[in-house]
Amino acid sequence: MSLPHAILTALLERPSSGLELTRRFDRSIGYFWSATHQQIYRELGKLEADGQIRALASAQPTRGQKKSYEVLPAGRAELARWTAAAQDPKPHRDALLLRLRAAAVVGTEGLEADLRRHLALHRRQLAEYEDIERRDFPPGKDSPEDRLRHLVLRAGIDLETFWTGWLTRAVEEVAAMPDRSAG
Amino acid sequence: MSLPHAILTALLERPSSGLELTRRFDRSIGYFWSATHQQIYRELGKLEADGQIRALASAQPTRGQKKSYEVLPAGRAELARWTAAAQDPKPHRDALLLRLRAAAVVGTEGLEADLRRHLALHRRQLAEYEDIERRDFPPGKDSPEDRLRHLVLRAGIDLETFWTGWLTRAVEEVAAMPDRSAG
DNA sequence: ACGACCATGTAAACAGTTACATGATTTA
DNA sequence: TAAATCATGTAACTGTTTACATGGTCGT
Repeated sequence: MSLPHAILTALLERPSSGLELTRRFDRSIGYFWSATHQQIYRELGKLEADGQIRALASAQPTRGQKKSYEVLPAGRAELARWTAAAQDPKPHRDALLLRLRAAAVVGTEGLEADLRRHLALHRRQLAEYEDIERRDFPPGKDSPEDRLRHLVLRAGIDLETFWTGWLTRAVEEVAAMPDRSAG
Repeated sequence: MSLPHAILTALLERPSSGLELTRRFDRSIGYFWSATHQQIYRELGKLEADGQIRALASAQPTRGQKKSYEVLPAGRAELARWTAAAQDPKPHRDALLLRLRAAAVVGTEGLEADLRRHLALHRRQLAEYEDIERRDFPPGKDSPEDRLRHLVLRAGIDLETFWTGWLTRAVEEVAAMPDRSAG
């Protein structure tokens, strides 16, 4: 139940059309809450019907026309409520860890190549986060809003740092193993 | 599409009934691939219909009777295929990071208490992982299977270590902030 | 006028969650 | 013999993904 709140947050940061939101969910906010354009359009419809957002005056309602939304007071209130509410962490699902555990019983054949590929992806993501940090959070800027957003970015950087380190060790271990296909 | 593979892995580690699998998905394998008993029973039915697993001879098919399953060669082959196949990482969804980003626009009121609660949960999980490490991976044991499973556990330990550290900083920052409810 | 792309949308399939139902076994 | 718990299951719902459809705009 967090997609509407991700959208409300994005719209409060800047009123946007569906496609603009889609673009922002491919970077920025999408780094920790991804969504496709189909999810976004569906949810925008619900939020508008619910009185939490509205289309900006300039927007045409016809198909193929850009339509921008802004958050109404009811939407802001709902987001504040949700942000403050206690929530249990969702259980994890990590296919790569599962595959390593599977490899312990069926063998590691073919695994190393994909571990290397994941390592490269995480390195790239880490580099991108570090670019964003240099660009958006130079030393000195520290309004409360910036401190919070920087904290979120630090989580991303530290997580990618962990994954690159862990995958490096994993590749070494798997490479050093006898290459059987049964356990 | 990983639940069947999680189940195949668990069944290869040890043939089990639905309830036993459910228990193991509450610890062990469930730490990185959670599943409820409804998912498990549904999937066991599919895997059996598909010829990847079968009920052990001793098992009665009546309701309320324990029924254990073992993996057939077709199931092992499918698991090996899946383990070796290239897979893109799934996009992340982390509600807590989203809430911090939301707090940057609607204020941090009420957030600190839940951050502290999450910190406590992660500390507990970290302690549990460390217990498992002491119990199951004493220095010296290092068959290939153990090394892989230990690697998976290390990922869990390092991730929880990251979260406890990050949440500690987050609590400090949020506590130090002026407690407004708009941004 | 045609192709490429922009922008919004529909539909169906798939995965995961929540609520409830049912029979069997154990324990007070 | 009643209540609690074990064990398996059904059904309905919510959320996510994938494939496709439709109209508008821009460049050639």
